[in-house]
Amino acid sequence: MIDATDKQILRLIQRDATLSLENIASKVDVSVNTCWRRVKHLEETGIISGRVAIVDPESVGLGQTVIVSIKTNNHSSEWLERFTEKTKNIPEVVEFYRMAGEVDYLLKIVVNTVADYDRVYKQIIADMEISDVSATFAMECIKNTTELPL
Amino acid sequence: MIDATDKQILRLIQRDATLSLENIASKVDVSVNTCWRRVKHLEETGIISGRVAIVDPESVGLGQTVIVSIKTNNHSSEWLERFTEKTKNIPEVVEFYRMAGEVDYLLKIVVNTVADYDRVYKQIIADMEISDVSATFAMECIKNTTELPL
DNA sequence: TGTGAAACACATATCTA
DNA sequence: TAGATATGTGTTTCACA
Repeated sequence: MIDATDKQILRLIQRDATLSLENIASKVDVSVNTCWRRVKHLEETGIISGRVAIVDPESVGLGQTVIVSIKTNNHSSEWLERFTEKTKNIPEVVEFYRMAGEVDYLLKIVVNTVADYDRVYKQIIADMEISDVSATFAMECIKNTTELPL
Repeated sequence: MIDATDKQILRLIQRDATLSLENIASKVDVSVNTCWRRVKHLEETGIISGRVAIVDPESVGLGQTVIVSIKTNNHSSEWLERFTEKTKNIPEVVEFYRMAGEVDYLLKIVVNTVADYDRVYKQIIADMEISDVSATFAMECIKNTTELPL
């Protein structure tokens, strides 16, 4: 369903989406036309889910990354639905996972200052039964990439 | 240094980088030329750090996200240098932070299976003094975006 | 800052193996 | 069915006013 050539194409454009079709085509050794068809197919099937510009967080005053672990004692589907809907719509929450093990949910939040985090924290816990929230602050971002290991 | 119009432009292209300059220009109400110059400036100054295609992890067999907490008892600069260099070059490690508090480092790893994670784990701990590694597996990804709250 | 023209890249039709 | 060739169209880039 996705062959070696497709993988090569993905590897290239997930690193740099400004590459022209001509350029990609020559690198993966197919015709421009074929390359275009393959890229189009990858887009239509959702394997390529979008093309975006990456903004440097520091430059726009969002240099503070906070990792938040959440435990709940309410495991009803009503609670879950309400919690996930509310939380994923907070723009500062950029990643949000339901976890196995001790912690029920894990969030990654980007803000400018600890005070800004506090505002987001209050938004998250408002009207929700949450048994434990623990935040840890990133001191340094060593790596943060959208490039998948293909 | 970065005004409201720049922010609007960033907001648009960090969501969808396929928008044409004409389209963006009309939305933020400046001329195509001005818009082009602003985008160029944002790129040159590194505020836009790149343009990438986002690949759907599930589609390429990388549906398992693992969050790894690492504690060390060796806080020498030699150790730190060696550890960060080695770890950030592992392609499965897509995020890597130095943290404040209990945990020293936090990694986000994308793999296909738990067995694949084990291989990455072995790579990370090889030849390194690490006092504690604890992995938690994501059951469900509820949100994962590159869009910053601007 | 705006205009316009050249360069470039994209999308598609048509043809071939 | 997949790839190659050819071409009209749209977009970007940049010089100049």
